[in-house]
Amino acid sequence: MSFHSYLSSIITVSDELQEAFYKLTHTKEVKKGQLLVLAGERCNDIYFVESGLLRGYYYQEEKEITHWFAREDEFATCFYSFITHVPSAEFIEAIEPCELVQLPYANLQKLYASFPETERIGRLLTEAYYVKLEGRFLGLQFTTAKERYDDLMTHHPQLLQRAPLGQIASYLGITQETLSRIRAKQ
Amino acid sequence: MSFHSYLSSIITVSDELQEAFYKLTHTKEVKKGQLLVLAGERCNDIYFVESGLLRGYYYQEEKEITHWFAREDEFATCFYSFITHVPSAEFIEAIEPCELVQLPYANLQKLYASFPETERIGRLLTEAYYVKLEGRFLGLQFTTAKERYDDLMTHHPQLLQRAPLGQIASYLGITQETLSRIRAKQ
DNA sequence: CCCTGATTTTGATCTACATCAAAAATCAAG
DNA sequence: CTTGATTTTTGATGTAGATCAAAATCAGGG
Repeated sequence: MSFHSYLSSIITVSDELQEAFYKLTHTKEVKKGQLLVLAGERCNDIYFVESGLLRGYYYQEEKEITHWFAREDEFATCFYSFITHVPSAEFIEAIEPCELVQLPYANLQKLYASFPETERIGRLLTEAYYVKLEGRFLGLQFTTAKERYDDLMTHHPQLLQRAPLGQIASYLGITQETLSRIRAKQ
Repeated sequence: MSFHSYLSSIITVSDELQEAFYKLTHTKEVKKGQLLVLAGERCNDIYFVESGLLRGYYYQEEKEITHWFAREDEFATCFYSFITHVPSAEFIEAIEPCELVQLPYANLQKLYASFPETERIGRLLTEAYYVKLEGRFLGLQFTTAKERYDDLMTHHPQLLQRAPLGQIASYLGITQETLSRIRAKQ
């Protein structure tokens, strides 16, 4: 979906707002495997995924841990770096070729100032990051690996066809072997 | 520490800014055991803890899970509710009698608009919530209960004297029995 | 097609922590 | 103090998922 259609489904996009978006964002295409953000760099942009699949990951004792996935119609950024202007701890990688809309921090602030309805974007972003993180934090404590896997599959059924098992396993907080076994029994 | 001294240690507080804070915040005293925010209510305020100890908790299948503690010189709020204006999923309770400074959401926005340096408050808040949550999320996956306990004790050594074991255990994501055993062996 | 490296599966074993249950210690109020 | 309630400790047992290792499958370039 285009960013514009997505926005229209969320808020009323007046002609002036559409104009402002046109000026304040720009599109970006990335190839499979390309890195959008490197750990150690500041992440000053939000990306809206028009098509494709991104993931955020970091290293934990040599091992790559996938922190999130962002598919079409979702926002992606290094949340903490974006909010605090501190260098990112994570990498953003395109798992698939992507069409993205890039919205710099400063431009988002301009939008907030002129079009209060755009604050919903900030909320969706917070929701995408904080709330999901909280949900996963709880999940880690209170649900089994199988439950977490089933939940992921109901919310994102095609993920298994789009991302390698190891990335999904680390996202779920388990080893690849365990995820493989979970899948084996129906 | 007073909110004012704390702020002075973080940002330069001009006379006008001090004046603005005076108008836009107010102090609040709560007794031990008192609830500041109820689950189901919106949380529209940030609290700065001048003295005392607060905790946020929610229910997970009948069980009370402590989500965070906020001691003196820390900010506290129901982060998600505060940011998104959605009803809170958690309760805030005073574990000790507290002196608080209450800053409503709308007033924080006014401060941001007039005194850009106050945006640091928002960052500290995000840090207090998002980053800590992220750290705990990682901890849950990659460290043992003992390591998490030791880490908490180095950062908050008196907590054990100030909050009951069960609350600390649920904060660490373990049972009270396990925490008791961890403490037993030196 | 075949080969090579990456990804996924299968197997055997080990361990941190949960659960259930009861005893012990601490607290708070008459 | 005494007593009942709450909090903490101790004990016995069970299990989800980790780890290590090897086999099997898959994918894409020559």
